[in-house]
Amino acid sequence: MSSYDHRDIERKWQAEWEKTRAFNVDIDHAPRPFYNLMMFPYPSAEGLHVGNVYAFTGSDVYGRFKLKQGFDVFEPMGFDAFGIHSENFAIKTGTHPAKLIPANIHNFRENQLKRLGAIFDWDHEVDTTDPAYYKWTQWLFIQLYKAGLAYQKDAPVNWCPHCATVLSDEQAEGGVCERCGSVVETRVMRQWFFKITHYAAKLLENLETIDWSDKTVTAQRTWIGKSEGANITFAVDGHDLDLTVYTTRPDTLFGATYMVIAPEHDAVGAITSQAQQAEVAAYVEAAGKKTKAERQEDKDKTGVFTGAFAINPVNGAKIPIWISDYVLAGYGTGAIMAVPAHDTRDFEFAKKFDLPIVEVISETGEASGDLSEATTAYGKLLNSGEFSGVESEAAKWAIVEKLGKDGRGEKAVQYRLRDWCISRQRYWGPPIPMIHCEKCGVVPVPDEDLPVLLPEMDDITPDGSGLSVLARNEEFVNVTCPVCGGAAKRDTDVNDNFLDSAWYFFRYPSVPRADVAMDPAITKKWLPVDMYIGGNEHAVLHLMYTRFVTMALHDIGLIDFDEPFKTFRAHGLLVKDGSKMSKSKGNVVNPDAFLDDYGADSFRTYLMFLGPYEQGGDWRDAGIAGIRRFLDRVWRFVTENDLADGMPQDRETLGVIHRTIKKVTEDLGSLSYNTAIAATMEMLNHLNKEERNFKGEAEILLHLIAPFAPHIADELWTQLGFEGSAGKAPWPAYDPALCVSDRMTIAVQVMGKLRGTVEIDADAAKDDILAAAKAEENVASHLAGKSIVKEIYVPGKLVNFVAK
RNA sequence: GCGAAAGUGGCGGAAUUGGCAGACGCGCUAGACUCAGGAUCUAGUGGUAGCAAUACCAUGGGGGUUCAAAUCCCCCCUUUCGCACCA
Repeated sequence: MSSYDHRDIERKWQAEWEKTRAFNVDIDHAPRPFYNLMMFPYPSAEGLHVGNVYAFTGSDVYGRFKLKQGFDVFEPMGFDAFGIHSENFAIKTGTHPAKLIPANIHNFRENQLKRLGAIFDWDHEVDTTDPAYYKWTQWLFIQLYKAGLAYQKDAPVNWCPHCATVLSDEQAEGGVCERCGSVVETRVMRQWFFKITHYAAKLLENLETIDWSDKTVTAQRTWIGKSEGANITFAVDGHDLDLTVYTTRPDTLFGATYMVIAPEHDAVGAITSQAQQAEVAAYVEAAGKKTKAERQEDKDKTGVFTGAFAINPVNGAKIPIWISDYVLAGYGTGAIMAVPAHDTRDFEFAKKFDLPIVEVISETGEASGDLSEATTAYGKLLNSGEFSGVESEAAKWAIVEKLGKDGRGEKAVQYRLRDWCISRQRYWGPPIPMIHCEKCGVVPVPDEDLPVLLPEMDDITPDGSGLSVLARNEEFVNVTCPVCGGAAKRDTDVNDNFLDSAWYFFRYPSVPRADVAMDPAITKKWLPVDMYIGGNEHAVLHLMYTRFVTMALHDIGLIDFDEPFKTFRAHGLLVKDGSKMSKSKGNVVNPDAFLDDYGADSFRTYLMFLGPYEQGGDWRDAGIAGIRRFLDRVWRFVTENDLADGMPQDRETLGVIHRTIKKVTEDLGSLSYNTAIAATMEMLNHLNKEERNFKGEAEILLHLIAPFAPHIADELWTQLGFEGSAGKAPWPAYDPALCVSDRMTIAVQVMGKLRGTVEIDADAAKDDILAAAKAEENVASHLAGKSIVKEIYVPGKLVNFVAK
């Protein structure tokens, strides 16, 4: 019998599956649709990263499991090929992305993805750079625009000087460009935004009902950042002007000793006194130049007095209005009431500028007199007029209610989430399908003119002017207005790469339909996605955007659901020898080498064996040999074994087999792949100790390994004489009656310490078990000379004697 | 700074309605088969003591609850990951 040659076998079965279209689904007629989605890759020049393989394999194992359970599994694959990353790489190497990307995609698909043994349905491949795809990305933009969810505004935005483009808040977390790591600057620019904040409440509420990984839900909840408080309106002394602040602590209103507005606040010009003008202007200018990171790093509070005073609506107190960049323009009203006694930031500021600090909350309602630091805890009010002595929680809303009578206060809800800045001043993306006409204003490109093709340009290097590369192409820019027919100009920005990927899963099932983005019947049949698996690094980027787009499409009336993914699971991070893989450390695992040397089956199985899939794993090169040995043992079990027909009759072996089926079934359902593989190994170890083996045992073994090691499973399946494919044969059922052993081992403790075990029939009576336990030699010696005070029996598990 | 998760042999990791700690695998040790072994097979492998039976110790550290704690509670330490002036 020949030995296990993974090269021949894998080549053979991949060709066979492709030829017989084994894993292509009938999109229109599949009776039990199951949409199994994984995050599509960016086709880099370096090729598929082992992290991609880890992610895809975990998803594919799940898809294969569902397939064996009788579902029509649709598992598409595609390429997220637009974006700054490709473009920066192209500029660096001097190869145009239009040349580079198709070559990369070809390499990914033909040389790498097709070797993984996944059940990809290539009939539905998506490439975001294909005009046939981005036509619909542009169409989607226009739908959002028509629904009032896309708008332009001048706003302080994140500008990455290295990438020479603006970024969304999500791509500039921590003040650093997500792509290149540069510190981003704040620039005020006119940009397109998507009104994701329109769905803030729904994005948050739905988190309660969707089945997503906890850590992803938590990340989204934090990012949305709901807070409940009140808007309180202060009059400005000597001006016919009000300033509204947002606060979560109206109970501290009597302690407001000054007010702060952001440097970008609209009222800055109007309220600044003559005497303060120069100082204020200088401060505002300096604040504008600071990068986001600088603002955050500067622990020291800075600020200037405007010369104006506000009137506290609750007690008429006149308090100074300051400007400081510790108040953010983009959150709340861009203005705060400062309560230094009960807010740490206000406290710091008050100390620095010697502003008064008034205690209005204490534990008892009596003045504590300790003003050495801010106390943010709730308590009882003091120095608060009619509210003195009232508990914070009650006082909060009582004060707001009182203010409400004068129109000076109302409850308010704020979200941290900001609108999604969608424009990019770059080349490699779908042009924003808008036309600017002097007469007609902003006009969307008519559907029949889509796609707006990305023009071919030799020089695609951004010039940092704040204008996109496309602005240099006059032929592209100049256009006739679709409304009035006059001269007009195209929008020269391209859309954020995250828009391309925010709807790709809608497109997959409807590919290759050219007349619609998504066919209504097909979409109804296949969506929402049943299972989505991907990295948690996209928790607040991609996954938030997809939910927004889905909600928008729902409200536009194109779909009847408002959440894109029924289930989402975040896989863990794959590390190597305990530390993150990175090019600079030179510890990146190259998938190709392991596919060559050990085969896809060993590679897949090993990746899934490293640790709990949702927590990640620690790759070490030596470990894969152990998995290879396991598959070698499977091979020999089937090919070098005189297998008898049928199943064993031995009750113990049947118990092992059925318990293993049960364990693996449950583990695959919960993505506990590492323990599923371990259980299968245990079963094989047991079978190898038996004198005689059976064909039925081999059959079950192949079922259990098939999701992980599909090629060898199909090969041995065929060699055993079974028809068809192990990958598609129905998943084995287990008999619960056989999962229960007819003998049990009871641990016997004396005073909580293990002194022995007894083996006894599973249906033995408690008294018999206790008697047997006492009779056990070592137990008896520990009980000698003592009297038993208490006997504890945990059925099926353990006996504990408490003795004196 | 705030929040969350985690800390178990030489290593990756099992075990969580409290009930035999260390499954499975790597590595290591010994033996078998071999011209050879970085192949394969068999046996062993948490620590200390002992020829052994066995005993004691052991799940980051310290307390506690319990007949019984990796698991529950309190305090501390460490690591990782989020968020980071959001009023």
